[in-house]
Amino acid sequence: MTTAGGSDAVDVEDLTARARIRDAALRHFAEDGFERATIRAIARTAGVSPGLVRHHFGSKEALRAAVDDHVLRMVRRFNDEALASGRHGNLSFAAAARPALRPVQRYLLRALLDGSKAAAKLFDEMVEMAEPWMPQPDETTDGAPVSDRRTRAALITAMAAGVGLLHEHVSRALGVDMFSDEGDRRVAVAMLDIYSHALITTDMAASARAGLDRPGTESPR
Amino acid sequence: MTTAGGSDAVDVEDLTARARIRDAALRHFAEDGFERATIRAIARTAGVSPGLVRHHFGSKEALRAAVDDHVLRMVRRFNDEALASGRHGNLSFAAAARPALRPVQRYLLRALLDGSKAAAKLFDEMVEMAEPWMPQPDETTDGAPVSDRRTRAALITAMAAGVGLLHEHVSRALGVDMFSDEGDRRVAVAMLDIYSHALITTDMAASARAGLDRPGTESPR
DNA sequence: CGGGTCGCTATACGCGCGTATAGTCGCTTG
DNA sequence: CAAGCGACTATACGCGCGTATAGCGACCCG
Repeated sequence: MTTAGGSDAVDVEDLTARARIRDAALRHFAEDGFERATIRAIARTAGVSPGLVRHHFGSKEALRAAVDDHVLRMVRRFNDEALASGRHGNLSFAAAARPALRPVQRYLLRALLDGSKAAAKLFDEMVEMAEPWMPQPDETTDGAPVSDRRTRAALITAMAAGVGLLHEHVSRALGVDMFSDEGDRRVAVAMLDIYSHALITTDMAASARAGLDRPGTESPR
Repeated sequence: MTTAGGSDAVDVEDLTARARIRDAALRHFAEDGFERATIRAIARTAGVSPGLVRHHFGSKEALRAAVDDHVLRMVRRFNDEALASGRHGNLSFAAAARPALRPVQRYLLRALLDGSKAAAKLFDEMVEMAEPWMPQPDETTDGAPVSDRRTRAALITAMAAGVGLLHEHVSRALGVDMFSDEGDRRVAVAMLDIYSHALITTDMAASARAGLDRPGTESPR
C-alpha cells in the first residue's frame, strides 16, 4: 500500500458508474481532445447510457471540470509523495515515478491545448518548479545566460510538454512507440543526454543573438 | 460581393478568391485546428460564400490538402534560400528569418496535432536536419551521450515545436505575447541560452539513469 | 407498507456542421 | 449577337452533436 497521501480515499468507491464515467472521460479527452470527444462515446466506454453522464455531471463542461479536479488531486498527491521521499533534485525518483502518472500526463498535455484552466494552472506551477533548475545568469562569468530564469523555465516546460504532445511523431522517428516500456526508456535516457549537454557553443549563441538584431539581411553586404 | 475593406496589402496575384480562401483556411486551421475550423467561418474570412469553397476545393479534406501543399512549397522555398545564402550552421540567418514564416509555422504546429500527412513529413525532415547538430556519442570521452543522435534529434524537434504549440501558456508565463516583437525576441534569446547551456551535470544524468533501472529508491551519487 | 429519492435508460429537440444542387451573373468566343 | 462556361450564391438535406425530459426499477426510511 502506497497511499501516503491518505486524504479522502476514493479507492473504495471507484467502481461506481460515476467514477467509470470520469475515468472514461479522462481517457477520451486525453486521446481525442475535449471537443472531439463525445459524450456518447464516453458513455459507451464507461458502459452506461449517455443520459447518465448528464445526470451525474450536468454538462460536458462540468464533466471536464470534474476530470480536471480529479487529475489535479492525483498530481498533488504524487507531488507530495515526491517531496516526502526524494530530497531536492532527486532525479531518480522523478525518473522512476514517471510511468505511474502517464495517463494523467497525456490528459494534461491535451488539456493545455484545449483550454482547461486547471491544466494552465499546473503549467504555471511546473514553470515555477523548473525555475530553480535554470542556470543563473551570474553563475559563470563568460558566456553566462542573458535571459531571465523564468523565461527559460517556461520554455523548458513547454519543450518537455512538446515531446508528449507530439508522441505520434516522436514514436515514428524512434521506430518504437514512445509509451511502450522500451520507447519510454529510450526517451528518458535521451532526455538526460539532452539536458546534460549543450547543443551549441556560447560563441554561436552570441553570433546568433547578433543576427537577431539585423533582421532580413541574409548575406553579408 | 467582396468586402471592400480588405486591408492587408498582399501580393498582386493573390487576390483571387481561391487564394483568399486558401489563406483564410491556413489561418483558421492554424488558430482553431482542422476539426474546429468551419468552412462557413473560412468563407466569411475570405469574403465569399461557403459554397464557393466547395466549388474550388471540393471538400474540407481537399482544402486541407491544398493548404498543406501551399505550405510545403513555402517551406521548401525558404529552405532553399537558407541553404543558398547561409553557410553551414549559420544561425543568424535562421534567427533573422524566423518572423517571415511565422504564420506557416503556427499552421504546421497545429497540423502536427491534427494528423496532416504533410506536416508529419516535414517533421521527419526537420528531425533529419537536426541530427547533425546533436553532439556525437564519441565526441568527448567523459560523460558522452549514451543515446543515438536520431532519438535526440527527434526529441529536440518535438521540444522546439512544443514552445509554439503552447504559445498561450508560454506567453502567460512571460507576461508578454510570444508572437509580439518583444516576446519573440525574448524567446529567441532564451532559447539560445538554453541551447548553449547544459541543464544538469553528466553526473546527475548518470545517477538518474541508474534510477531508471531501480524504480522507487536511491539518491544521487 | 407506502412514498420519495436516486441511479439509470429511452427518446426527442434544436443546432451547426459538411455536403449537395440549382440557379444567377459576367466574361469570353466564334 | 448568342451560346457557352466558369465564378459565385442561395437554399436545402442529412447527420451527429449537446442537451432536455419523461419514465422505470431499487432501495431507504418513518
